[in-house]
Amino acid sequence: MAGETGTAGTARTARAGTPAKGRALRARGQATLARLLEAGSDVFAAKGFHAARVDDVVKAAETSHGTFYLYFANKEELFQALAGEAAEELGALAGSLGELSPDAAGEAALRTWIDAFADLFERYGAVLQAWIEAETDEMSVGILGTDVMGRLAASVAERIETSSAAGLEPAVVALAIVAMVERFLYLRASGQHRVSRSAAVDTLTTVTQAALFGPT
Amino acid sequence: MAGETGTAGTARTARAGTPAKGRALRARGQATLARLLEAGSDVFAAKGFHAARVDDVVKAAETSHGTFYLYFANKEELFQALAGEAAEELGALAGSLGELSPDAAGEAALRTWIDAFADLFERYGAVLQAWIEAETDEMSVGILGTDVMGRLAASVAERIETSSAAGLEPAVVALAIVAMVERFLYLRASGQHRVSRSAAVDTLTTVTQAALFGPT
Amino acid sequence: MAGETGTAGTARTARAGTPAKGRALRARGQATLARLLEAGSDVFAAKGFHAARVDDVVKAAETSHGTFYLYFANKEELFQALAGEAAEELGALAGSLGELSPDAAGEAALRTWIDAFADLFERYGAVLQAWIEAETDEMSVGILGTDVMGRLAASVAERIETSSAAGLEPAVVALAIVAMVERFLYLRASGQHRVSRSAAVDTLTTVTQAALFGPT
Amino acid sequence: MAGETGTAGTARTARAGTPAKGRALRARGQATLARLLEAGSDVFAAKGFHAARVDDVVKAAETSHGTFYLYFANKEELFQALAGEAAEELGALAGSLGELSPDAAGEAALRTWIDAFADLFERYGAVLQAWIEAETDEMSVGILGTDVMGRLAASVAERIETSSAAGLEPAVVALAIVAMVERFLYLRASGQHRVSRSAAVDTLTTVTQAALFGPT
DNA sequence: GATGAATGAGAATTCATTCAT
DNA sequence: GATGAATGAATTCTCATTCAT
Repeated sequence: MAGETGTAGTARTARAGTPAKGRALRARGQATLARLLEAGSDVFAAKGFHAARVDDVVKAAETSHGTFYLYFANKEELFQALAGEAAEELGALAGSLGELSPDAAGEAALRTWIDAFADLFERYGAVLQAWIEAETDEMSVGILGTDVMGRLAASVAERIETSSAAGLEPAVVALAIVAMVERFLYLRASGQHRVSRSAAVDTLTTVTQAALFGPT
Repeated sequence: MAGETGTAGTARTARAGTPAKGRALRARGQATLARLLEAGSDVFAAKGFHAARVDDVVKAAETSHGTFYLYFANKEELFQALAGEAAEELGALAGSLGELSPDAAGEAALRTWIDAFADLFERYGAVLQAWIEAETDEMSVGILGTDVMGRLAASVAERIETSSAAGLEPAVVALAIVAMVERFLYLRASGQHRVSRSAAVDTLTTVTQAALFGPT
Repeated sequence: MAGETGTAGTARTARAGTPAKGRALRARGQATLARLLEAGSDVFAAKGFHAARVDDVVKAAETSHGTFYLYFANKEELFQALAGEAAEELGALAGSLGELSPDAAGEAALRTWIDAFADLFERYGAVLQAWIEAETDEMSVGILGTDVMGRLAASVAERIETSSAAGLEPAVVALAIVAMVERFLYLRASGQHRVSRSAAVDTLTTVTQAALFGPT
Repeated sequence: MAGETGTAGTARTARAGTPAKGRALRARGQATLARLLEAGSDVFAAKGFHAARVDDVVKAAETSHGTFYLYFANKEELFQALAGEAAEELGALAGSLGELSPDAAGEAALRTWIDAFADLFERYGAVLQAWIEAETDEMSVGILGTDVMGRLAASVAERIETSSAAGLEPAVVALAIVAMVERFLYLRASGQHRVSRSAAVDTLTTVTQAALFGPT
């Protein structure tokens, strides 16, 4: 996925990789690590966390098993490296929501945010999907916390505190909104429905705006 | 065990099990089958399809591996049996949505439907999650295959055909709504947020109504 | 080894095995477990702990890898089961030393004890060797404690408290004696010297007796 | 690092290293080789031959895998280099035992020898242990091969030929003595008991003297 | 002389499924 | 109808050794 969607120009920089023992990497190592991250992203996307085989990753990265374990202690660690990248971006996303309001400016701010969300999903959809899958069980997706959605929702909640509808808890409304956006984009990323990106953003924006302030 | 916890009073009847070879079951067999289904539901809920081990199921059902394969040809078949139950209920749910309208009657219909959804989620959320997860990869969950959310969305789409906002595709709007409801209920079911059931239903109803017809 | 040296009639009873999850074993399981313990003993004897392969054990026991892990979580656990047996016997040995004295009765008691020690080495030499090897590193030979020698030495120390030579600490003398006996028997068991069992027992007895009370 | 700890003042001279291909070494090379030998000694001491990883050695020596193989063809060769050092000293020790006799002069000679043994053990105990362990299996430690203890015992045997007690084989008695001394010193070196060096030497001397000639 | 990186054969472990009683 | 036991193919992981700079 990441490799195919130049949408945001983020050539995998490898900064997120945790080279097994914190050694500093030279050019060659950097490249290998980047290839592994790339491959991991692709494979997790295609098969999900559990079904993904280290062997798949290794083949996709055109390297050997031994090399894999030079960079990651195990499959989970590779996953966490990727999830870490995604978590960071998600954090940034949480902070980037502008002022919401019934007027065109408010709607534009909302659309921009949703667009960024869609962007993120295009780059990390792979990982996010797997993350959601992995979330189910014991696997401690670590510090990232179960609560990425929670943080996003909180940031949205702040923005609707004032504007909100009919005596509902802003926090709960925000959660509903975030749930909708996230799930909709997820279903799209996992190929469970085929809506064009622009239609997706349009719909989510309009529906959300309507939910908050009534239809325009 | 879901059946015993009274969450929704549906003692697992075992009617969905496909006893391998179509044997007719006596009381003892019925009970064993029911225990396996229960156990399966619990385990899939806790770990997801891939991470679930036959061994987990067997232990939870307090029976043996040998017995498991007396009732199901393989892990997937157990899953399908469960998904089958859920699918039926889902079908019923899809058909139960009343007339949507901006007035109180419409809102009441919506609320009833969302309430039923919440109900279903309390009983089958586990399986639904696993189902959605499973759809990621090759395992097409057999005949059930076609996307869970899609079917629900379609039924919603029918109801908003007339009412919908600003030149958006009803199908897409419906999908967004369904995504919101499902994900919100999931987050609740999985304990990732603590909103009372009534608050959840209230919020989802109000937000949806607003999304469709503007705030009341 | 154990299997070949019927010297003490201890057909492996399997009581020491820790069937992976503490399940009770039927006849067949008992037999398999016994075979695995037997095989483990042989293989550890022949190759030492580190060089021993689970595959070797499995082949020697004429069973499959899967089966091995049904009974033991890993190689180490098999080893510990065996070491446990040995530790028990070693404990018994510590308690069995009779009254030491310069006369024939004392020497007879000493000889009996050394003979029992040699016996033990013949049955558990395999494990004891591996144990000594394993002792080196991190592997927690667990509760058995590093201090088997210490316990043996203590029991000897008690017996020479009164009889001891020239102002030396009985505890230290005892340790020297135990060190001699153990190491001598170890070298014999590991094939590093070829002294007949009776010559070994004679020599150790005479030397010890002389060390304690002067030559007869 | 043993060389630096001053335990016995023998700064590792690197003369024992077999720089692969027989290259002549300049200062830098000498230093690296010395570090590798030190590290090897430490690691073999801590883990034994089998459990020792080249990686451990390389890390302890603060150098790289590549460098390791510049100096040694493989792990075994490093071990042999170390065993070679020990073997030389062992040879010297074997030759240094004076005349044994029941009188004070004989006891003094014995004490001197045991003291030298303790010395050697302080410097090479690690390697000796690993050597003895290694002899268990196929790896015949190359040319050194033939049993460590055996050689020492032989030299002791020579000295007691005349003096020995009650019709025992001098060779076997000698082996018992050597086994005692070695094992006792090992237990001390490995921290499994805390006897001061002088107490250790005193005890071993007295006990041995008594074993050979009766208590004084 | 040194080193970071790569390799791949070998060993350990898991788990769905089958078998014998 | 039930179950304890066995199986082995598939997977993960390790580590001595080689390579390229």
